[in-house]
Amino acid sequence: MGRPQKTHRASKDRSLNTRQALREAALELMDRDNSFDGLSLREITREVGVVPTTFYRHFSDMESLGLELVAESFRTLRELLKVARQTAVPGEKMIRRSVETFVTYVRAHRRHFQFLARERFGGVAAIREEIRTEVRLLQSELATDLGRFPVLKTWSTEDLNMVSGLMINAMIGIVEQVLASRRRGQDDDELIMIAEKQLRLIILGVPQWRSQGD
Amino acid sequence: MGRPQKTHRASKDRSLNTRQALREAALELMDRDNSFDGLSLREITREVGVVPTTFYRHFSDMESLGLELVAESFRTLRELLKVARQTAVPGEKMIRRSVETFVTYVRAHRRHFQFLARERFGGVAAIREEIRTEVRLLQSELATDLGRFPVLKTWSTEDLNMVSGLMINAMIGIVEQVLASRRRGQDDDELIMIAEKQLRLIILGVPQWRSQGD
DNA sequence: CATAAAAGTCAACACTTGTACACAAAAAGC
DNA sequence: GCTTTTTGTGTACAAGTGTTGACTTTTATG
Repeated sequence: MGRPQKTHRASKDRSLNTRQALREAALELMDRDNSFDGLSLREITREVGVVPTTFYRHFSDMESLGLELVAESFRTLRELLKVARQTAVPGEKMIRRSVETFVTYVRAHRRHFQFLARERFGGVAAIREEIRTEVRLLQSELATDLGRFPVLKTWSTEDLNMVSGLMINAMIGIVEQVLASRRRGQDDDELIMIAEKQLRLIILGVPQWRSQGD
Repeated sequence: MGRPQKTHRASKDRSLNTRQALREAALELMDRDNSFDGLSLREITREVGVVPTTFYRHFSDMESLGLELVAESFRTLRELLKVARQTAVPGEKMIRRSVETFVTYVRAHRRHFQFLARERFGGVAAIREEIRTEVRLLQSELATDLGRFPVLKTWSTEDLNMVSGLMINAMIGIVEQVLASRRRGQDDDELIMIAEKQLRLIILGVPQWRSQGD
Protein backbone atom coordinates (compact mmCIF):
# COMPACT_ATOMS: atom_id res chain seq x y z
CA MET A 1 0.00 0.00 0.00
CA GLY A 2 2.44 2.64 -1.05
CA ARG A 3 1.01 5.95 -0.10
CA PRO A 4 1.80 8.63 -2.67
CA GLN A 5 4.63 10.87 -1.49
CA LYS A 6 3.81 14.23 -0.02
CA THR A 7 3.10 17.18 -2.23
CA HIS A 8 3.42 20.86 -1.63
CA ARG A 9 0.53 21.46 -3.94
CA ALA A 10 -2.70 19.61 -4.62
CA SER A 11 -2.68 17.09 -7.42
CA LYS A 12 1.07 17.39 -7.71
CA ASP A 13 1.35 13.76 -6.71
CA ARG A 14 0.62 12.58 -10.19
CA SER A 15 2.82 15.17 -11.78
CA LEU A 16 4.86 12.17 -12.84
CA ASN A 17 2.56 11.83 -15.72
CA THR A 18 0.95 15.10 -16.57
CA ARG A 19 0.59 13.63 -19.98
CA GLN A 20 -1.92 11.13 -18.68
CA ALA A 21 -3.69 13.88 -16.78
CA LEU A 22 -4.08 15.88 -19.96
CA ARG A 23 -5.64 12.96 -21.73
CA GLU A 24 -8.01 12.33 -18.86
CA ALA A 25 -8.96 15.98 -18.66
CA ALA A 26 -9.89 15.95 -22.32
CA LEU A 27 -12.13 12.95 -21.83
CA GLU A 28 -13.65 14.47 -18.74
CA LEU A 29 -14.47 17.70 -20.54
CA MET A 30 -16.01 15.80 -23.41
CA ASP A 31 -18.18 14.03 -20.88
CA ARG A 32 -19.52 17.42 -19.87
CA ASP A 33 -20.78 18.01 -23.40
CA ASN A 34 -18.21 19.00 -25.89
CA SER A 35 -16.96 17.43 -29.01
CA PHE A 36 -13.25 17.18 -29.35
CA ASP A 37 -12.81 20.12 -31.62
CA GLY A 38 -15.00 22.13 -29.33
CA LEU A 39 -12.29 21.80 -26.72
CA SER A 40 -9.58 24.35 -26.32
CA LEU A 41 -6.03 23.75 -25.30
CA ARG A 42 -6.35 26.17 -22.41
CA GLU A 43 -9.54 24.56 -21.18
CA ILE A 44 -7.71 21.29 -20.85
CA THR A 45 -4.67 22.63 -19.07
CA ARG A 46 -6.92 24.60 -16.76
CA GLU A 47 -8.72 21.40 -15.87
CA VAL A 48 -5.44 19.74 -15.03
CA GLY A 49 -4.31 22.74 -13.03
CA VAL A 50 -1.31 23.53 -15.10
CA VAL A 51 -0.22 26.46 -17.21
CA PRO A 52 -1.16 26.42 -20.92
CA THR A 53 2.39 26.28 -22.21
CA THR A 54 2.95 23.01 -20.40
CA PHE A 55 0.72 21.39 -22.96
CA TYR A 56 3.43 21.71 -25.57
CA ARG A 57 5.86 19.73 -23.44
CA HIS A 58 3.72 16.69 -24.12
CA PHE A 59 1.85 17.24 -27.35
CA SER A 60 2.73 19.23 -30.41
CA ASP A 61 -0.86 19.75 -31.18
CA MET A 62 -4.42 19.13 -30.13
CA GLU A 63 -4.65 16.67 -32.95
CA SER A 64 -1.83 14.58 -31.55
CA LEU A 65 -3.60 14.44 -28.22
CA GLY A 66 -6.68 13.29 -30.04
CA LEU A 67 -4.86 10.53 -31.86
CA GLU A 68 -3.45 9.30 -28.61
CA LEU A 69 -6.94 9.15 -27.21
CA VAL A 70 -8.00 7.02 -30.13
CA ALA A 71 -5.19 4.60 -29.40
CA GLU A 72 -5.98 4.55 -25.70
CA SER A 73 -9.66 3.95 -26.30
CA PHE A 74 -9.07 1.07 -28.65
CA ARG A 75 -6.66 -0.45 -26.19
CA THR A 76 -9.55 -0.47 -23.73
CA LEU A 77 -11.84 -2.08 -26.25
CA ARG A 78 -9.31 -4.70 -27.23
CA GLU A 79 -8.83 -5.78 -23.66
CA LEU A 80 -12.50 -6.64 -23.56
CA LEU A 81 -12.32 -8.60 -26.76
CA LYS A 82 -9.29 -10.50 -25.62
CA VAL A 83 -11.05 -11.69 -22.50
CA ALA A 84 -14.20 -12.40 -24.48
CA ARG A 85 -12.36 -14.61 -26.92
CA GLN A 86 -10.78 -16.63 -24.13
CA THR A 87 -13.87 -17.21 -22.08
CA ALA A 88 -16.49 -17.48 -24.78
CA VAL A 89 -17.72 -21.01 -25.21
CA PRO A 90 -20.24 -21.55 -27.97
CA GLY A 91 -23.53 -22.66 -26.58
CA GLU A 92 -27.01 -21.73 -25.58
CA LYS A 93 -26.30 -18.62 -23.57
CA MET A 94 -23.20 -17.44 -25.32
CA ILE A 95 -24.83 -14.50 -27.03
CA ARG A 96 -26.66 -13.40 -23.96
CA ARG A 97 -23.54 -13.47 -21.86
CA SER A 98 -21.46 -11.66 -24.43
CA VAL A 99 -23.96 -8.86 -24.71
CA GLU A 100 -24.22 -8.54 -20.95
CA THR A 101 -20.48 -8.34 -20.58
CA PHE A 102 -20.31 -5.83 -23.34
CA VAL A 103 -22.90 -3.48 -21.90
CA THR A 104 -21.35 -3.64 -18.47
CA TYR A 105 -17.98 -2.91 -19.93
CA VAL A 106 -19.22 0.05 -21.91
CA ARG A 107 -20.65 1.48 -18.73
CA ALA A 108 -17.39 0.94 -16.89
CA HIS A 109 -15.44 2.74 -19.57
CA ARG A 110 -18.04 5.15 -20.77
CA ARG A 111 -15.66 8.00 -21.47
CA HIS A 112 -13.58 5.97 -23.87
CA PHE A 113 -16.58 4.67 -25.74
CA GLN A 114 -18.10 8.08 -25.77
CA PHE A 115 -14.98 9.50 -27.28
CA LEU A 116 -14.99 6.92 -30.04
CA ALA A 117 -18.67 7.30 -30.76
CA ARG A 118 -18.43 11.07 -30.84
CA GLU A 119 -15.34 11.33 -32.99
CA ARG A 120 -16.14 8.52 -35.38
CA PHE A 121 -18.01 11.05 -37.49
CA GLY A 122 -16.53 14.02 -35.70
CA GLY A 123 -14.95 17.20 -36.89
CA VAL A 124 -11.28 16.24 -37.02
CA ALA A 125 -10.38 14.37 -40.20
CA ALA A 126 -7.25 12.67 -38.90
CA ILE A 127 -9.07 11.27 -35.89
CA ARG A 128 -11.99 10.12 -37.98
CA GLU A 129 -9.65 8.29 -40.31
CA GLU A 130 -7.80 6.61 -37.51
CA ILE A 131 -10.98 5.36 -35.90
CA ARG A 132 -12.25 4.11 -39.22
CA THR A 133 -9.10 2.13 -39.78
CA GLU A 134 -9.30 0.54 -36.36
CA VAL A 135 -12.95 -0.36 -36.78
CA ARG A 136 -12.22 -2.02 -40.07
CA LEU A 137 -9.45 -3.97 -38.44
CA LEU A 138 -11.80 -5.06 -35.71
CA GLN A 139 -14.31 -6.10 -38.28
CA SER A 140 -11.90 -8.37 -40.12
CA GLU A 141 -10.73 -9.88 -36.84
CA LEU A 142 -14.28 -10.71 -35.95
CA ALA A 143 -14.73 -12.15 -39.42
CA THR A 144 -11.82 -14.49 -38.77
CA ASP A 145 -13.33 -15.57 -35.48
CA LEU A 146 -16.64 -16.21 -37.11
CA GLY A 147 -14.99 -18.31 -39.77
CA ARG A 148 -14.12 -20.87 -37.11
CA PHE A 149 -17.73 -21.74 -36.45
CA PRO A 150 -18.88 -24.88 -38.29
CA VAL A 151 -21.78 -23.24 -40.09
CA LEU A 152 -19.50 -20.54 -41.44
CA LYS A 153 -16.53 -22.66 -42.42
CA THR A 154 -17.39 -22.60 -46.10
CA TRP A 155 -18.11 -18.91 -46.35
CA SER A 156 -16.02 -16.52 -48.41
CA THR A 157 -13.97 -13.86 -46.64
CA GLU A 158 -16.14 -11.21 -48.19
CA ASP A 159 -19.31 -12.65 -46.81
CA LEU A 160 -17.77 -13.15 -43.41
CA ASN A 161 -16.82 -9.51 -43.39
CA MET A 162 -20.33 -8.65 -44.37
CA VAL A 163 -21.75 -10.47 -41.35
CA SER A 164 -19.23 -9.10 -38.93
CA GLY A 165 -19.93 -5.62 -40.24
CA LEU A 166 -23.57 -6.13 -39.55
CA MET A 167 -22.85 -7.29 -36.03
CA ILE A 168 -20.50 -4.43 -35.31
CA ASN A 169 -23.05 -1.91 -36.50
CA ALA A 170 -25.59 -3.49 -34.20
CA MET A 171 -23.20 -3.20 -31.30
CA ILE A 172 -22.40 0.40 -32.11
CA GLY A 173 -26.12 0.99 -31.89
CA ILE A 174 -26.03 -0.51 -28.44
CA VAL A 175 -23.20 1.75 -27.42
CA GLU A 176 -25.23 4.73 -28.46
CA GLN A 177 -28.11 3.70 -26.30
CA VAL A 178 -25.96 2.95 -23.31
CA LEU A 179 -24.37 6.36 -23.57
CA ALA A 180 -27.71 8.06 -24.01
CA SER A 181 -29.22 6.70 -20.82
CA ARG A 182 -26.96 7.42 -17.91
CA ARG A 183 -28.79 5.29 -15.44
CA ARG A 184 -27.97 1.68 -15.46
CA GLY A 185 -30.34 -0.98 -14.21
CA GLN A 186 -33.64 -1.59 -15.83
CA ASP A 187 -32.81 0.35 -18.94
CA ASP A 188 -29.88 -1.92 -19.45
CA ASP A 189 -31.93 -5.05 -19.08
CA GLU A 190 -34.23 -4.09 -21.89
CA LEU A 191 -31.34 -2.95 -23.98
CA ILE A 192 -29.53 -6.21 -23.48
CA MET A 193 -32.58 -8.16 -24.44
CA ILE A 194 -32.96 -6.27 -27.70
CA ALA A 195 -29.33 -6.59 -28.61
CA GLU A 196 -29.46 -10.28 -27.93
CA LYS A 197 -32.44 -10.69 -30.18
CA GLN A 198 -30.79 -8.76 -32.94
CA LEU A 199 -27.72 -10.92 -32.90
CA ARG A 200 -29.83 -14.05 -32.72
CA LEU A 201 -31.82 -12.94 -35.73
CA ILE A 202 -28.67 -12.39 -37.73
CA ILE A 203 -27.43 -15.82 -36.79
CA LEU A 204 -30.72 -17.41 -37.77
CA GLY A 205 -30.23 -16.14 -41.27
CA VAL A 206 -26.82 -17.68 -41.60
CA PRO A 207 -27.76 -21.31 -42.36
CA GLN A 208 -30.18 -20.10 -45.03
CA TRP A 209 -27.57 -18.01 -46.75
CA ARG A 210 -26.35 -18.59 -50.22
CA SER A 211 -24.18 -15.89 -51.62
CA GLN A 212 -25.36 -14.84 -55.02
CA GLY A 213 -22.59 -12.47 -55.95
CA ASP A 214 -23.37 -10.00 -58.61
CA MET B 1 -31.09 30.36 -67.91
CA GLY B 2 -32.27 33.12 -65.66
CA ARG B 3 -29.25 35.10 -64.68
CA PRO B 4 -29.56 36.38 -61.14
CA GLN B 5 -30.54 40.00 -61.07
CA LYS B 6 -27.87 42.59 -60.58
CA THR B 7 -26.49 43.27 -57.15
CA HIS B 8 -24.53 46.16 -55.84
CA ARG B 9 -22.75 43.72 -53.63
CA ALA B 10 -21.96 40.06 -54.07
CA SER B 11 -24.50 37.59 -52.76
CA LYS B 12 -26.90 40.34 -51.97
CA ASP B 13 -29.42 38.82 -54.33
CA ARG B 14 -30.53 36.26 -51.82
CA SER B 15 -30.71 38.71 -49.00
CA LEU B 16 -34.39 37.84 -48.97
CA ASN B 17 -33.59 34.88 -46.85
CA THR B 18 -30.40 35.40 -44.96
CA ARG B 19 -31.77 32.91 -42.57
CA GLN B 20 -31.45 30.18 -45.14
CA ALA B 21 -27.98 31.41 -46.01
CA LEU B 22 -26.92 31.11 -42.39
CA ARG B 23 -28.11 27.56 -42.24
CA GLU B 24 -26.35 26.70 -45.45
CA ALA B 25 -23.16 28.37 -44.29
CA ALA B 26 -23.16 26.27 -41.17
CA LEU B 27 -23.51 23.09 -43.20
CA GLU B 28 -20.86 24.25 -45.61
CA LEU B 29 -18.39 24.95 -42.81
CA MET B 30 -19.09 21.58 -41.28
CA ASP B 31 -18.31 20.04 -44.62
CA ARG B 32 -14.87 21.61 -44.38
CA ASP B 33 -14.19 19.71 -41.19
CA ASN B 34 -15.77 21.07 -38.12
CA SER B 35 -18.28 19.69 -35.77
CA PHE B 36 -21.17 21.93 -34.92
CA ASP B 37 -19.87 23.12 -31.60
CA GLY B 38 -16.53 23.78 -33.21
CA LEU B 39 -18.25 26.48 -35.23
CA SER B 40 -18.40 30.06 -34.10
CA LEU B 41 -21.18 32.49 -34.70
CA ARG B 42 -18.81 34.92 -36.34
CA GLU B 43 -17.41 32.29 -38.63
CA ILE B 44 -20.85 31.64 -39.96
CA THR B 45 -21.83 35.23 -40.53
CA ARG B 46 -18.47 35.84 -42.17
CA GLU B 47 -19.18 33.01 -44.57
CA VAL B 48 -22.50 34.56 -45.49
CA GLY B 49 -20.89 37.96 -45.84
CA VAL B 50 -22.86 39.64 -43.16
CA VAL B 51 -22.05 41.32 -39.89
CA PRO B 52 -22.10 39.18 -36.72
CA THR B 53 -24.98 40.98 -35.10
CA THR B 54 -27.23 40.08 -37.99
CA PHE B 55 -27.21 36.56 -36.68
CA TYR B 56 -29.41 37.57 -33.79
CA ARG B 57 -32.07 38.85 -36.12
CA HIS B 58 -32.71 35.24 -37.09
CA PHE B 59 -31.59 33.02 -34.27
CA SER B 60 -31.43 33.63 -30.56
CA ASP B 61 -28.65 31.20 -30.21
CA MET B 62 -26.31 28.81 -31.98
CA GLU B 63 -28.30 26.01 -30.47
CA SER B 64 -31.49 27.19 -32.11
CA LEU B 65 -29.72 27.25 -35.46
CA GLY B 66 -28.62 23.71 -34.78
CA LEU B 67 -32.09 22.53 -33.96
CA GLU B 68 -33.38 24.04 -37.16
CA LEU B 69 -30.74 22.12 -39.05
CA VAL B 70 -31.93 18.93 -37.45
CA ALA B 71 -35.45 19.64 -38.62
CA GLU B 72 -34.28 20.54 -42.09
CA SER B 73 -32.15 17.44 -42.39
CA PHE B 74 -34.93 15.14 -41.34
CA ARG B 75 -37.24 16.80 -43.78
CA THR B 76 -34.77 15.81 -46.47
CA LEU B 77 -34.66 12.28 -45.21
CA ARG B 78 -38.39 11.95 -44.98
CA GLU B 79 -38.84 13.04 -48.54
CA LEU B 80 -36.79 10.08 -49.58
CA LEU B 81 -38.78 7.71 -47.45
CA LYS B 82 -42.03 9.04 -48.76
CA VAL B 83 -41.04 8.36 -52.34
CA ALA B 84 -39.61 5.00 -51.36
CA ARG B 85 -42.84 3.91 -49.75
CA GLN B 86 -44.86 4.84 -52.80
CA THR B 87 -42.68 3.22 -55.42
CA ALA B 88 -41.43 0.19 -53.53
CA VAL B 89 -43.04 -2.98 -54.80
CA PRO B 90 -42.10 -6.13 -52.96
CA GLY B 91 -40.24 -8.48 -55.17
CA GLU B 92 -36.95 -9.89 -56.30
CA LYS B 93 -35.00 -6.69 -56.73
CA MET B 94 -36.74 -4.57 -54.17
CA ILE B 95 -33.88 -4.53 -51.72
CA ARG B 96 -31.30 -3.83 -54.35
CA ARG B 97 -33.23 -0.93 -55.73
CA SER B 98 -33.92 0.56 -52.34
CA VAL B 99 -30.29 0.48 -51.39
CA GLU B 100 -29.25 2.01 -54.68
CA THR B 101 -31.73 4.81 -54.31
CA PHE B 102 -30.61 5.37 -50.77
CA VAL B 103 -26.93 5.66 -51.57
CA THR B 104 -27.58 7.99 -54.46
CA TYR B 105 -29.76 10.11 -52.27
CA VAL B 106 -27.19 10.32 -49.51
CA ARG B 107 -24.66 11.53 -52.03
CA ALA B 108 -27.05 14.12 -53.37
CA HIS B 109 -27.69 15.48 -49.89
CA ARG B 110 -24.38 14.72 -48.28
CA ARG B 111 -24.27 17.81 -46.10
CA HIS B 112 -27.56 17.01 -44.42
CA PHE B 113 -26.62 13.43 -43.76
CA GLN B 114 -23.22 14.49 -42.62
CA PHE B 115 -24.76 16.86 -40.17
CA LEU B 116 -26.99 14.16 -38.73
CA ALA B 117 -24.21 11.61 -38.54
CA ARG B 118 -21.87 14.07 -36.91
CA GLU B 119 -24.26 15.46 -34.36
CA ARG B 120 -25.99 12.23 -33.48
CA PHE B 121 -23.29 11.68 -30.89
CA GLY B 122 -22.04 15.21 -31.06
CA GLY B 123 -21.20 17.76 -28.43
CA VAL B 124 -24.51 19.58 -28.05
CA ALA B 125 -26.95 17.80 -25.79
CA ALA B 126 -30.12 19.40 -27.12
CA ILE B 127 -29.26 18.51 -30.70
CA ARG B 128 -28.32 14.98 -29.78
CA GLU B 129 -31.62 14.51 -28.02
CA GLU B 130 -33.61 15.86 -30.92
CA ILE B 131 -31.91 13.57 -33.40
CA ARG B 132 -32.39 10.62 -31.12
CA THR B 133 -36.09 11.31 -30.89
CA GLU B 134 -36.43 11.55 -34.63
CA VAL B 135 -34.50 8.37 -35.24
CA ARG B 136 -36.70 6.50 -32.81
CA LEU B 137 -39.73 7.81 -34.62
CA LEU B 138 -38.30 6.66 -37.91
CA GLN B 139 -37.64 3.29 -36.43
CA SER B 140 -41.18 2.76 -35.30
CA GLU B 141 -42.51 3.93 -38.65
CA LEU B 142 -40.36 1.40 -40.39
CA ALA B 143 -41.59 -1.19 -37.92
CA THR B 144 -45.15 -0.41 -38.95
CA ASP B 145 -44.25 -0.76 -42.62
CA LEU B 146 -42.58 -4.07 -41.96
CA GLY B 147 -45.63 -5.30 -40.13
CA ARG B 148 -47.54 -5.20 -43.40
CA PHE B 149 -45.44 -7.93 -44.97
CA PRO B 150 -47.06 -11.36 -44.76
CA VAL B 151 -44.16 -13.05 -42.98
CA LEU B 152 -44.20 -10.41 -40.30
CA LYS B 153 -47.93 -10.09 -39.75
CA THR B 154 -47.90 -12.11 -36.57
CA TRP B 155 -44.92 -10.42 -34.97
CA SER B 156 -45.17 -8.37 -31.82
CA THR B 157 -44.51 -4.63 -31.98
CA GLU B 158 -41.43 -5.12 -29.89
CA ASP B 159 -39.92 -7.59 -32.26
CA LEU B 160 -40.79 -5.47 -35.25
CA ASN B 161 -38.99 -2.59 -33.64
CA MET B 162 -36.07 -4.84 -33.00
CA VAL B 163 -35.78 -5.69 -36.68
CA SER B 164 -36.24 -2.16 -37.91
CA GLY B 165 -33.60 -1.05 -35.43
CA LEU B 166 -31.22 -3.55 -36.88
CA MET B 167 -31.93 -2.34 -40.38
CA ILE B 168 -31.54 1.28 -39.48
CA ASN B 169 -28.22 0.61 -37.84
CA ALA B 170 -27.07 -1.15 -40.97
CA MET B 171 -28.09 1.84 -43.04
CA ILE B 172 -26.35 4.24 -40.73
CA GLY B 173 -23.25 2.17 -41.33
CA ILE B 174 -23.77 2.71 -45.04
CA VAL B 175 -24.09 6.43 -44.55
CA GLU B 176 -20.78 6.47 -42.76
CA GLN B 177 -19.07 4.76 -45.64
CA VAL B 178 -20.64 6.98 -48.25
CA LEU B 179 -19.49 10.03 -46.35
CA ALA B 180 -16.02 8.64 -45.85
CA SER B 181 -15.36 8.05 -49.54
CA ARG B 182 -15.97 11.18 -51.50
CA ARG B 183 -15.71 9.62 -54.90
CA ARG B 184 -18.76 7.94 -56.19
CA GLY B 185 -18.69 5.20 -58.78
CA GLN B 186 -16.97 1.94 -58.13
CA ASP B 187 -16.75 2.48 -54.40
CA ASP B 188 -20.48 2.85 -54.33
CA ASP B 189 -21.07 -0.32 -56.28
CA GLU B 190 -19.24 -2.43 -53.74
CA LEU B 191 -20.88 -0.61 -50.91
CA ILE B 192 -24.31 -1.17 -52.36
CA MET B 193 -23.61 -4.84 -52.81
CA ILE B 194 -22.58 -5.25 -49.19
CA ALA B 195 -25.57 -3.34 -47.88
CA GLU B 196 -27.87 -5.43 -50.00
CA LYS B 197 -26.40 -8.62 -48.64
CA GLN B 198 -26.73 -7.42 -45.10
CA LEU B 199 -30.37 -6.64 -45.49
CA ARG B 200 -30.98 -9.90 -47.27
CA LEU B 201 -29.32 -11.80 -44.45
CA ILE B 202 -31.55 -10.14 -41.90
CA ILE B 203 -34.59 -11.01 -43.90
CA LEU B 204 -33.51 -14.62 -44.23
CA GLY B 205 -33.55 -14.91 -40.48
CA VAL B 206 -37.10 -13.68 -40.23
CA PRO B 207 -39.03 -16.85 -41.17
CA GLN B 208 -36.92 -18.82 -38.71
CA TRP B 209 -37.66 -16.46 -35.88
CA ARG B 210 -39.52 -17.38 -32.80
CA SER B 211 -39.44 -14.83 -30.05
CA GLN B 212 -38.44 -16.40 -26.80
CA GLY B 213 -39.01 -13.47 -24.50
CA ASP B 214 -37.15 -13.56 -21.25
C1' DC C 1 -46.76 58.74 -49.25
C1' DA C 2 -46.08 58.25 -44.51
C1' DT C 3 -45.05 55.25 -40.95
C1' DA C 4 -44.00 51.23 -38.43
C1' DA C 5 -41.49 46.91 -38.32
C1' DA C 6 -37.86 44.03 -39.81
C1' DA C 7 -33.20 43.27 -41.30
C1' DG C 8 -28.67 44.81 -41.53
C1' DT C 9 -24.56 47.89 -40.02
C1' DC C 10 -20.99 49.97 -36.96
C1' DA C 11 -18.28 50.46 -32.98
C1' DA C 12 -17.16 48.86 -28.68
C1' DC C 13 -16.82 45.78 -24.55
C1' DA C 14 -14.73 42.26 -21.84
C1' DC C 15 -12.99 37.66 -22.52
C1' DT C 16 -10.82 33.67 -24.39
C1' DT C 17 -7.81 31.71 -27.51
C1' DG C 18 -3.06 29.71 -29.50
C1' DT C 19 1.64 30.42 -29.32
C1' DA C 20 6.43 32.54 -28.43
C1' DC C 21 10.18 33.47 -25.36
C1' DA C 22 12.88 33.74 -21.29
C1' DC C 23 13.26 31.78 -16.99
C1' DA C 24 12.89 28.35 -12.69
C1' DA C 25 12.57 23.87 -10.74
C1' DA C 26 13.16 18.81 -10.99
C1' DA C 27 15.11 14.54 -12.80
C1' DA C 28 18.53 12.07 -14.97
C1' DG C 29 23.21 11.20 -16.42
C1' DC C 30 27.72 11.09 -15.43
C1' DG D 1 28.17 17.02 -6.99
C1' DC D 2 28.00 19.20 -11.05
C1' DT D 3 25.86 19.41 -15.56
C1' DT D 4 22.37 18.62 -18.93
C1' DT D 5 17.53 17.51 -20.12
C1' DT D 6 13.17 17.50 -19.16
C1' DT D 7 9.15 19.48 -17.31
C1' DG D 8 6.60 23.31 -15.61
C1' DT D 9 6.07 28.68 -14.82
C1' DG D 10 5.27 33.61 -15.97
C1' DT D 11 4.50 37.18 -19.06
C1' DA D 12 3.07 38.93 -23.20
C1' DC D 13 0.71 39.62 -27.63
C1' DA D 14 -2.09 39.60 -31.58
C1' DA D 15 -6.27 37.59 -33.04
C1' DG D 16 -10.76 35.67 -32.42
C1' DT D 17 -14.92 35.23 -29.54
C1' DG D 18 -20.19 36.39 -27.95
C1' DT D 19 -23.11 40.15 -26.97
C1' DT D 20 -24.54 45.26 -26.14
C1' DG D 21 -26.62 49.35 -27.79
C1' DA D 22 -27.51 53.02 -30.85
C1' DC D 23 -27.80 53.87 -35.68
C1' DT D 24 -29.33 53.25 -40.86
C1' DT D 25 -31.51 50.93 -44.53
C1' DT D 26 -34.93 48.12 -46.47
C1' DT D 27 -39.42 46.19 -46.68
C1' DA D 28 -44.15 45.85 -45.69
C1' DT D 29 -48.50 48.04 -44.24
C1' DG D 30 -51.84 51.36 -43.61
